[in-house]
Amino acid sequence: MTEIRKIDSYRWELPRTGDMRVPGRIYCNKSMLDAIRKEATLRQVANVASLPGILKASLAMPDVHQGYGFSIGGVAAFDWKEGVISPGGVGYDINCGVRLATTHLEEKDVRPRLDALVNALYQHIPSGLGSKGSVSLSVAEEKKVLRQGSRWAVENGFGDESDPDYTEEGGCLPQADPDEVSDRALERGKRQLGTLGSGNHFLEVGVVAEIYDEKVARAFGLFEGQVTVLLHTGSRGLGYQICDDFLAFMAKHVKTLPFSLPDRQLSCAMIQSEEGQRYFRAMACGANYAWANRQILMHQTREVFLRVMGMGPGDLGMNLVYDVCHNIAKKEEHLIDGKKRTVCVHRKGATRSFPAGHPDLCRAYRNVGQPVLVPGDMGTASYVLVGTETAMAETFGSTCHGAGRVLSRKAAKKAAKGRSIYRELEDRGILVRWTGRSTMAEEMPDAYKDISEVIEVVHNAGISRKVARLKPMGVVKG
DNA sequence: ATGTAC
Repeated sequence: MTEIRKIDSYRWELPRTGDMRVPGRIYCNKSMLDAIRKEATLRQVANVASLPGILKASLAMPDVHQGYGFSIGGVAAFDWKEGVISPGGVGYDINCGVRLATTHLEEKDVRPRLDALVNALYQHIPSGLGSKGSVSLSVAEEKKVLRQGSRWAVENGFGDESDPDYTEEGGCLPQADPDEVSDRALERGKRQLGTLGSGNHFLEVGVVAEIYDEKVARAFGLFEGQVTVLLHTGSRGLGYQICDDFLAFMAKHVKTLPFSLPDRQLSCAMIQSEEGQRYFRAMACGANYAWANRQILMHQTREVFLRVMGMGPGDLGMNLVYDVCHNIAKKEEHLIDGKKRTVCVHRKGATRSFPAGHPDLCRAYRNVGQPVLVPGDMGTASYVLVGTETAMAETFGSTCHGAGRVLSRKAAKKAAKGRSIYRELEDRGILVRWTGRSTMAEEMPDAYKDISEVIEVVHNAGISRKVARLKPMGVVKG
């Protein structure tokens, strides 16, 4: 691989070589770059830069690591008329994302009942591989979920009418067409609404540990010492199946196109083609399912809090701050060389970071900017950031999505041998309940990059700004 | 990430 050019302390350019149509750009510090250099990640950033219709640059966020075709932590925008859309650029977990709710509670209110609270959450929130939820759907009803997203959940009693306002895209991509979703995907989705899943997915009871921006924190409803709920999950087996179906479909289709791919995992279709539109409509179904899933899970979490804390909804005050997706392709308008263009932004392990004034933001945040939710590992911290103009100008309104792994699942298991990760976290005041046999080892804090280092990069580069840090108290894992 | 398979 060619040399990397330093732009400044947090920006690096991978110059255009070979088939690259645009350069690559990596947001990270020097030590992160040294780690990224050793992986296939840079090759993947370069490969994406060779795809037809890509605009400006193939981007990588500081939490970047190797993924299927496209790296995780990557952002790539394609011209809506001349560009491609790729399932690998979205990822298997379509609309994997994060939702944050605040409460009126403070740490001192919850700490004494934390054990009971975490037990009750674990009991009532289905988690783990293949878990089934309490919502059982007919295919006809499931298709309504796929069309309506969050709205279906709210109309069926799961949460408040205003919740979709505090959800990216209002919790629904209107292009969704259930006729593009296979019977097999529909079958898998019937019983998984209101389930957490496994791996890095979690439900976390946390507390606001530090505020960096008082004004924005106030607009988001955050104050120091406040108890919060953070939820990380996606579209479960349904989204996985949609991705799998379309990867196979596109692998065949791409052979008919007049360009060759540097990696077969980048299979794609022209956005304007029937094949491209079919994927977009199916992907939108996966996205809507994930929003309904998080909406239902938040409602179930609220019910558990009410019972365990013995209080009414007004006293608990569990309010949705925001819900962001970090695995998705979106049709958006962006200024490119001073001209407004319609583009298809692929964010795979990257979060939208829209600034104050953006028309897509709900009224409450229009003058502040979009809340950006970035979970760290289960033992350290998560961050609330706010979107910026710099993101809009440089990264198609995008920033990082998490800590990013440093140890593979296998390496993590090896490193955890002979240790009790549960006890180590308990000693730090964090109670964890989990389902999977290897979850604690695979998800231990040492398996991830230091989240604060990732946050420093995006804050200092200006593609999102620090608002608050949350620390975990109780965690339910899959 | 994912009913660790077609």
